[in-house]
Amino acid sequence: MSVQEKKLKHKEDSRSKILAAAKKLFVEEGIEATSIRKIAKEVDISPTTIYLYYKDKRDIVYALHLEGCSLLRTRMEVLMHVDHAFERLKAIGKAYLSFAVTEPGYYELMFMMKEPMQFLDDHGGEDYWEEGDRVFEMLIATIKDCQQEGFFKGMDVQTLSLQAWSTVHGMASLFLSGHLKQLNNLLFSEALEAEFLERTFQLYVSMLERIK
Amino acid sequence: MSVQEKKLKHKEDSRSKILAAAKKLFVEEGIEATSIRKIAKEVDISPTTIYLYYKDKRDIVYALHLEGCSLLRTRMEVLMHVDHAFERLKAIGKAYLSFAVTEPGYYELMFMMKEPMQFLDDHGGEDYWEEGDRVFEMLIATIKDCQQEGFFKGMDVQTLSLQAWSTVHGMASLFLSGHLKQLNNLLFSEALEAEFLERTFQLYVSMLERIK
DNA sequence: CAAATATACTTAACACTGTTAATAATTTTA
DNA sequence: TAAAATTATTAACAGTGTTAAGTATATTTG
Repeated sequence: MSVQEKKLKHKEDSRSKILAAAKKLFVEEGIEATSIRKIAKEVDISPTTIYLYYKDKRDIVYALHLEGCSLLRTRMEVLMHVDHAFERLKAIGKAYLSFAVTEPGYYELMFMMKEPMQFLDDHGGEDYWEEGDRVFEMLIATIKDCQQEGFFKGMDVQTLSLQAWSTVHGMASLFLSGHLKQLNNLLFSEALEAEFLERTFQLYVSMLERIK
Repeated sequence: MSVQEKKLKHKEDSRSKILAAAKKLFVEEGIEATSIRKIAKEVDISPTTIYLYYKDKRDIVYALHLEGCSLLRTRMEVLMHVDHAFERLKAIGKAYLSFAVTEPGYYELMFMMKEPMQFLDDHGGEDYWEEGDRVFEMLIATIKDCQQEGFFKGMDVQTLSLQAWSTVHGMASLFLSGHLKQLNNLLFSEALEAEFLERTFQLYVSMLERIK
């Protein structure tokens, strides 16, 4: 291994150490409570050292968001082998919601915060959200396949994909933001609250089935 | 007017002055960029004076969120006079999305931030989200009426209401958070981006119509 | 091998943030 | 008018993201 390669490796090492510490704090203490100084303390370096590896805090958030995207993507890619397209669509929806519940930190970072998208907007400008796009692409492909199976006849694929994403994202984000818990009209107990996503999703699926 | 009433009035005056300044800054400079000190400067008082009228920053956010709720509610209440239930349901959906677009500051405060719900959680505990509930109640009532008209037969009203809310909230929040703009797969121009909400909403409506 | 250079890191500092305690000014009550 | 209560302020604390300047450490060059 050449010296330059070693340096690069060291740099990547430091970057991932910082990222790992950031993720740990994000999960343990929440996204707001995580500061550059706390991350630095976790890695046992000076706060300013972080700026040698990440441009600013948003850069860290963005990097973490990318990690989340690729995690979600790998979970989805497994499902692409499901034969029946509509079954695959259901599986994707379930996996998406399950991701939101099991990885709330990642989900907030990826889909509920403005920062990563703003970072993309400022940094570069003509860049687009590649990681997000790749996941969305799988949804589009699956819905196209569903049309081959006779579902969603004559409907616009992009619009339908967007609508499906909106629905599950709406469920996930209202759940994670704590809005559902506060609704007296729903007043579900702890147990019911966990079931809500399932019930609402099932209703949506049954609606989709009817428009074969 | 008794002296005590005067005092109360003065207190309410100060509260609303602070709130007005907070709202102005929220709209003009964004939610993150608004600090207690800036609000104080806007009202021309000392920063600490604010703490005589609001417990903390979250209290201000919560108060502002309540203002937004009642604005949305009055917009909705007008629509309650629409005769046909399904037409009313469509009108509610449109009004909701229009609210998100025309009042993004309020929308973020009300439905995308965790703070107001957390404030409700901590403060009191057995309190519930009354203002949100009142708006949601209108949706529930309308969907019930739709069932009278023959729509959504045998479907659970609460689940369906939640699903409808999730859908429009998903659309609105993905739009406002800037996620849609970054999707290469959608690559809509400025003009198309404005149309997206409309198109996706129409598709959802047409889906609902099919399950009469 | 020694000097020069580049790399990695740290300390000190700036301009902010939300918030509290102590203090001053004002107004109301007795 | 004196006492009490209300209203507002200043000073300060502990924290934030971030930058500039300085210091070791390693690497390259003469």
